[in-house]
Amino acid sequence: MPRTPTENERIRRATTEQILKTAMTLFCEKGYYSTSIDDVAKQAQISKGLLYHYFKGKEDLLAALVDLRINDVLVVMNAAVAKTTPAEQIQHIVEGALEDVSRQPEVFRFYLNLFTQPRLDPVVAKYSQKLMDEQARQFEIQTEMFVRLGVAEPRQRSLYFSSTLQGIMLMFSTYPNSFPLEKLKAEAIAEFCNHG
Amino acid sequence: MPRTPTENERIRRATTEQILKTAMTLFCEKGYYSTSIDDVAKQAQISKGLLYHYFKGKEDLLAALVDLRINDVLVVMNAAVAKTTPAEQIQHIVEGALEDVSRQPEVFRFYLNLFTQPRLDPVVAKYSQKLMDEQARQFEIQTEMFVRLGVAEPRQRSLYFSSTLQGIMLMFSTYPNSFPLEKLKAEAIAEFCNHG
Amino acid sequence: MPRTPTENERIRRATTEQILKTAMTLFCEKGYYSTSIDDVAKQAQISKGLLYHYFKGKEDLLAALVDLRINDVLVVMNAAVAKTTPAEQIQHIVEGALEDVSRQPEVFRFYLNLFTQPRLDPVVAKYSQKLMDEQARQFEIQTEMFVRLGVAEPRQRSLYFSSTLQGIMLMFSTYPNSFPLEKLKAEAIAEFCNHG
Amino acid sequence: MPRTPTENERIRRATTEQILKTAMTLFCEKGYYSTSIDDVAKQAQISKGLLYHYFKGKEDLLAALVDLRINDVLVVMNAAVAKTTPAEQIQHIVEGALEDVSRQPEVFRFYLNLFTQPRLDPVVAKYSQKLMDEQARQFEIQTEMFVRLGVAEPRQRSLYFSSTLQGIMLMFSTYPNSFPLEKLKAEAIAEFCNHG
DNA sequence: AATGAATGAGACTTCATTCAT
DNA sequence: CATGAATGAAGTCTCATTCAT
Repeated sequence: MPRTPTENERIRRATTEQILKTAMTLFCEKGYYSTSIDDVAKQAQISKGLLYHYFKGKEDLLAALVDLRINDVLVVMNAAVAKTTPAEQIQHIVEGALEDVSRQPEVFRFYLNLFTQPRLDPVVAKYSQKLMDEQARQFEIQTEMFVRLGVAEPRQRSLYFSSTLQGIMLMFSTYPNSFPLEKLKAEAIAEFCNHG
Repeated sequence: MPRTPTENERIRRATTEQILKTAMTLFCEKGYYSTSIDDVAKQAQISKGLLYHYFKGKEDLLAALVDLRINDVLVVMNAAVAKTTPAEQIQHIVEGALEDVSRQPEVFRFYLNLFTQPRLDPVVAKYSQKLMDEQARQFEIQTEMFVRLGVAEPRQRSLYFSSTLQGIMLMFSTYPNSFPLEKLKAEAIAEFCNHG
Repeated sequence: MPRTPTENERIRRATTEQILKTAMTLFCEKGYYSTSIDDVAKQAQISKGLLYHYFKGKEDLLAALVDLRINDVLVVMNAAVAKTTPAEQIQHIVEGALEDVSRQPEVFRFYLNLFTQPRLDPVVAKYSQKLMDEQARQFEIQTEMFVRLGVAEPRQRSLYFSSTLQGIMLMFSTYPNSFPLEKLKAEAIAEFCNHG
Repeated sequence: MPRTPTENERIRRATTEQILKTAMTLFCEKGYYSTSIDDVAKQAQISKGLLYHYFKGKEDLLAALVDLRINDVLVVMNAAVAKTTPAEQIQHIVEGALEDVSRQPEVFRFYLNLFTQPRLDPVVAKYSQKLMDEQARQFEIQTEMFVRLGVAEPRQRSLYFSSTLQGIMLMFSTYPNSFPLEKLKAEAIAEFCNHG
């Protein structure tokens, strides 16, 4: 007797999630190239065939993870936009981003690694590009906040802000054990969220 | 009559350099994993066998490049240390680092990519670690500069400085065409090189 | 619907056996080093990938064959031990061993070749050692038979017996066409199976 | 100023011998296939080019060693033939052969290994065959000794004798440390050198 | 006589992907 | 939905041999 459609749907969702979670873990641990499809299937406790039933291939796995990442970042940005004053908005960006990286430094590290992938890598480059494009899009929104904040050169200030924030995230994800994240967060907020 | 040792030495040097240069170019373009030994040999216009005559393997190629990189960074730091006032020292770090990245953004990007490699990648991790260790060593020297500068919390300030600098380099190497490097350099110098 | 476990087991067994049989044949014909994995796969009519699915590598193939060999020899020895009188036991060793070599002289020759492999061969030595260890173990059992037979110096006699038997096998496998195996078998039995 | 022809001749001889000695050592230690030309040249402290100046290739090295071996065995046989009674002749074969193997068990082991090489090994087989042919030739001479000794079936007896002798050598070279060579030598002489 | 840089064929192995069931 | 046997392209590396000097 066949399973009900609802039951099937539930199984599908659970399996997909299980695969993605495993892939994320392994990619973070060993990197995209050093993780084999076999590794993912074994760790996810499913057969290789089933993995290919859910994803077109290894690359498709990466694509799905990148989409998830883009969505995560988007959520932070949307919440920031919803704030009323530009100072609060920028503060929320800082806090959201740093909270994210502090929860899972290896995950951030993995996406940063993807982000810095050489431009011609035949497989990975397009996802790297996708991340960059999304970041560029969000940068425009962020610059608008600095405009509203009334700084002299908002675009340049926005860039400087992004650089500092990215730099903090980079360094924290590199030395997660000894990095005083809270203190630097305070320092960044103090520097960028006030004006006049 | 065999070639003279001097002549052999000359040949060895030239070939080694040719190989390393080619490897660097290809790794920057396509990434370590997507570049094959065959690619390197072909592009360097030598046989695969000769490449293995000079380097133990693909990994050894990477090791040699990492050593070169570490040396490059060291040169900047040593020049900075030679300056007399701490303000000049820090300024030299900013200028040296940014000059370096602006000359060859893809090279910096490649090393940053290596730097952010997952910790368990069976091949690449150890070179990633080597870069991190060297950076940590230099960080101590830099912190001493902030001590001499007389800032309140020198270690934290040094970290914040590194974060900003790394962030600028990261963003510039990501968007080399539109990034106003000179302006952000000025902004960073203004922020970190004065006190009182 | 996936294949049943039983069906898979059947397929695995058949393929494994096919591979081992082919490897044995080729190793006997051309030797371990002159037989390539490609040769084995082609002759076994499977892909190289499948071969690696079943065996970890070329060396693993050799290991499996050595284990089979050790088992074969063990069977003869166990049957010998089961006999009641020591004379019958020794006779059974002679007959078992010679029957084995006469059926497949090249196989015996191959194992003898392995057996005489230089001690430091980086790959083959360990299997050579394994064969030697097993032979030493069986030698002890055989010596016990000569003790029961009541000869003066049983250990020495057992060694002399082994030497003669091994020598006959060596020579037969070298000149299988002209060697009067039956007659020498009779001569050996006459010499070693009586006493008093 | 060029070297004198005599001087050159001396150098040539010394170098050739050095190469052969090194090759023999390495082949015995690691086997023919696991020894590279590079190994031989390095150990012999000459350049690869020079090695190829003296020998056509790796195979030629093996050929030279096999010729040396054949000559060694021939010397023993000729000395045996020079004895007056057949019993003395056979005794000399036993003593000569066992003295040889006891002096350099690994060398004997190496030739035995060559001797048992599969018939179709594309490189090694022809030298294996050469050794076998020479052994067959000498077997005829030895059989004549048993004829003169007056045994019933001289050819069969000669074969049985060879088997025993080869077997002792095989076992001794396998367990050189614990094998009571002298005692088995005595046992063999007692068995084969008397008749009447 | 002597060197060692250079070559290239071919070996072993991995792994993303497909397919029969 | 699910399995794992099977494929083959591509990668890393070794090594006998040649060649310019």
